[in-house]
Amino acid sequence: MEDLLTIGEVARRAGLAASAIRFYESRGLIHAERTSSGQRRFRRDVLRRIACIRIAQRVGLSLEEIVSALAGLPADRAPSPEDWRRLTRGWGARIDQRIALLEALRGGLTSCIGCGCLSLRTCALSNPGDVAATLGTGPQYLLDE
Amino acid sequence: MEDLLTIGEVARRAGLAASAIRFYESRGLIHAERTSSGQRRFRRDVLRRIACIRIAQRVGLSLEEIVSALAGLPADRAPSPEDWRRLTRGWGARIDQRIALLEALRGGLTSCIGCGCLSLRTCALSNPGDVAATLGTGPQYLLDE
DNA sequence: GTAAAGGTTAAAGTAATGTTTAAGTCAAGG
DNA sequence: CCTTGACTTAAACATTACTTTAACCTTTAC
Repeated sequence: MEDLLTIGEVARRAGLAASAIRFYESRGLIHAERTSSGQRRFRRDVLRRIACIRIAQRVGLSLEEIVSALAGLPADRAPSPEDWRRLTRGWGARIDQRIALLEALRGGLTSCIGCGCLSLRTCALSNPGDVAATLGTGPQYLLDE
Repeated sequence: MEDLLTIGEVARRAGLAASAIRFYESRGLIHAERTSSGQRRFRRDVLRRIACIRIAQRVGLSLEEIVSALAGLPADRAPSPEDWRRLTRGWGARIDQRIALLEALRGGLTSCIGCGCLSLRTCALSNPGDVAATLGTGPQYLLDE
């Protein structure tokens, strides 16, 4: 057994389908060498890279964004801890941002639940004539990103 | 001007494209009456319904789930505050859940960032031989939902 | 009464993230 | 040798949430 992993091994160890691994390779997220007969062989550090990809997805990055992020890693050598660290720098802030958005949503929901109005700029209970129409942009305040 | 809105008015007031309004109608999320010539006319409370749909999306519900949720609203009369309130009950918990997931992710990230290991079951720095392989399920602990 | 703005439909297209299928190749065990 | 399991590819399909297109009809303003 070489130091290189087959796609099946990678799939099992990463908890993904082999098709996903191929897909990631096709999108440039991971790299594979080939045997003389054309089979993929992955270096061990691909596992960490995949773990990293899955986490990045949960952070909210698209695969395309992840490609760019991973571009900062060295292609030739296995990434060092510092490489990984640099990569994930900023992800915390991104998570915090998403949490903040959800908390704002939650707050709006809670404050509106008392009257059942759900997000109209001015509570509809106190705004039966739909005055918001004259305000321009409509019932959006809880919807803005 | 009737008490009913055209699709253009609804679109402008809801901040959506007319195509989205049509799409929502086709999926049973909203209802429209028709003029004798076949044009859609919407009751005013469709605006609140749409606001509600957009919020539900941000809560993380799929349109299909939203259809079921909205099924609890009366079809004949404009929903009462209590109707809306009943509808959104449970959404807060759902948001809290998502926040909790993100916070767990954030925590894992922070605790792992010190060594740059990123989610390997046992930090790879202290696990150079990839011992996790022998543990069965692979580098998943930060990835579980 | 005519032009512009706005409405109608069905069907196809888009984007993201993969999975499935079909048809075939390769390596190991009996 | 031959079967079995794992691998290969390109292309099609799946899902969600819409948008775009094409061809056509209605309403509104002048």
